[in-house]
Amino acid sequence: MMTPQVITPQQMQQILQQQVLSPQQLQVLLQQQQALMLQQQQLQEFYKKQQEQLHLQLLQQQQQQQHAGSKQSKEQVSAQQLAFQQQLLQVQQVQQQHLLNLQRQGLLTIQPGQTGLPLHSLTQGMIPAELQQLWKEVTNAHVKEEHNNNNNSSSNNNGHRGLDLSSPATPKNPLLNQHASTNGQYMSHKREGSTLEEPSPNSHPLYGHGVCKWPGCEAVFDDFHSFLKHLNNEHALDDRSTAQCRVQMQVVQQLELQLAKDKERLQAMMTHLHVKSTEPKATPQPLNLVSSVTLSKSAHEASSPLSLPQTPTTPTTPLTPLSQTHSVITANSLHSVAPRRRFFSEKYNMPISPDINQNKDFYMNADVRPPFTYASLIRQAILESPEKQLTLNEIYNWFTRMFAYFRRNAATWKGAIRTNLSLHKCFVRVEDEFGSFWTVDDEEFKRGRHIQRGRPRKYATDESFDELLVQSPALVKNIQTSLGYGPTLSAAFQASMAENNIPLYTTASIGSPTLHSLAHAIREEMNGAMDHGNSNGSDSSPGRSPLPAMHHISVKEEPLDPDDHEGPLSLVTTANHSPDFDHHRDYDDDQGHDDML
DNA sequence: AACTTGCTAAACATGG
DNA sequence: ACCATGTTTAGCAAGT
Repeated sequence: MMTPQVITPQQMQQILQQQVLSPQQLQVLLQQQQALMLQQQQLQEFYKKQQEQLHLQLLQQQQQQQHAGSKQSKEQVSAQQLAFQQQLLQVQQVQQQHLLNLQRQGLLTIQPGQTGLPLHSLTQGMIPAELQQLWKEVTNAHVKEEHNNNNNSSSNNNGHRGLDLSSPATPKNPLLNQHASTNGQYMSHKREGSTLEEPSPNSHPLYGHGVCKWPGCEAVFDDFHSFLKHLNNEHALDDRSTAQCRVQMQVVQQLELQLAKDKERLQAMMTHLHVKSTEPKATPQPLNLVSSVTLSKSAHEASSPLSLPQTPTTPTTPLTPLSQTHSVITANSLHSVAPRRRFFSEKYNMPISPDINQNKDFYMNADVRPPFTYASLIRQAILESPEKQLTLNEIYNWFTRMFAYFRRNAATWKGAIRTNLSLHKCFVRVEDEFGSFWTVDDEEFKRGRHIQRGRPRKYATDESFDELLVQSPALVKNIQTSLGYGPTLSAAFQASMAENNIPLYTTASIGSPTLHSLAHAIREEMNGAMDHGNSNGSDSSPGRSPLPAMHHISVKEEPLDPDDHEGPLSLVTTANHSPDFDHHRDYDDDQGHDDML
């Protein structure tokens, strides 16, 4: 009732699952974030009180029992008390983590003057009709701008462009900028609406201590205006910002879920211990913010070390408004929903690295499913490794190390990893004398294709010969490097092989006659395989070593389908496959080609 | 509605 | 026989 625009978990989920947020949704999100801020403060205070109260009650209980002379139960109570305190601690940690995260992401700045604000005044001021209109305009500008980008430079470096905040990818669109100045400047627009949420004309939630607090930015500015300029230029409404926003949403939501879980547990414990809960259940009492002193103090402390390189660790105690969602969210909803949901980063696979890194700490500690596909994560794991290669077990370990979520249900996600490794073209297994490891073909990863089995799909494209090669994934999917190459070399070779599937053009292969001849051998082998017809059902046995003398490149199977591209593969095609052509033709182009044939 | 994609489970093979 | 590793298939859900 007092937070009419708080969206339900389902709605949230829906939004989260969408690939791109609409500006309206973003707006709602922003509003919600603001509301969160306040409610967090309130709830934090409440928790503090509650904690003290619980302590008192527990002490009383203990004393009573002591009076009764029951020594056993005294021990019991102590243990219970301990567990209870731990639980409280846990809840607090979740809260702290939440606030920390928000602050690190630059999405939460608790201004001392804000703490006492009534919620509605803030939220009301956020949604004037004109703002809606502005959003629309911004959206239009955004669409145009996006269009332009797609037309020219999207193919260049796009793999790392995505969220590379350090790169000055300035959208030079006057129209956009013009409107963007309203985009980031919601506060100046609603000046007459409410003065409260705008303590000073030169403040912005994303601006603190001369630093831009946009996630991962931390650019320093002398004055507020240059910051605003920066904000509008660098963090305008574009794909990147949207993606970051989505991640942040996810983070917030999962934290909320986590907190809900812990609160539930706490409630159960309290019930069990016969402690009367003072927690507001259905109707959360707007707590008076007597304690805003503490809070603003901690907030102040927290915001100052923002210039620290990575993760400010100042603990503060946020809370999320669970009151509205409480009834819907159950303890298991987090895990029952998550596995089925679609990971939204899959569309642009590559920008996950910055996202992962930004939220590393979070995912390491919070039992939250990372919003990335298995393929993305596996790739990340492999690419993070010094040699760009990992054994299966090392991949497992990376998952468990990096994500608290993957410390459970091992059978499930391990199986998923194996399936993904097998299924994705981009993952290439390499064998050496010590065993086998996996590498990533990043180009193929960007293509995002699966190995085709059974009825091949339509994409025997003209895109290149490599497509044909990889139509029979095994041709490059399994390579034995039992020759003298070190793992690095073999990985480099592997990568180059996989990169175009034709090693002629990769830097690794150029100037490497050995690899060159190796590639040649592969092609010969391929033709041989073609001559034998397709795999005739029975998969080829691994023992069959097709390149005996040469380099132990084993082709495990040839799901090459005659339907797809009959006729022997001409290596002339290979020659036509120029590196320029291949140069990061990404999605749009790719799909275009795919649809062609 | 058809197709694609990602996740999951399961069956199966292989090698240690 | 058991386990780890891989491969393959099928079914489901969700997105295009």
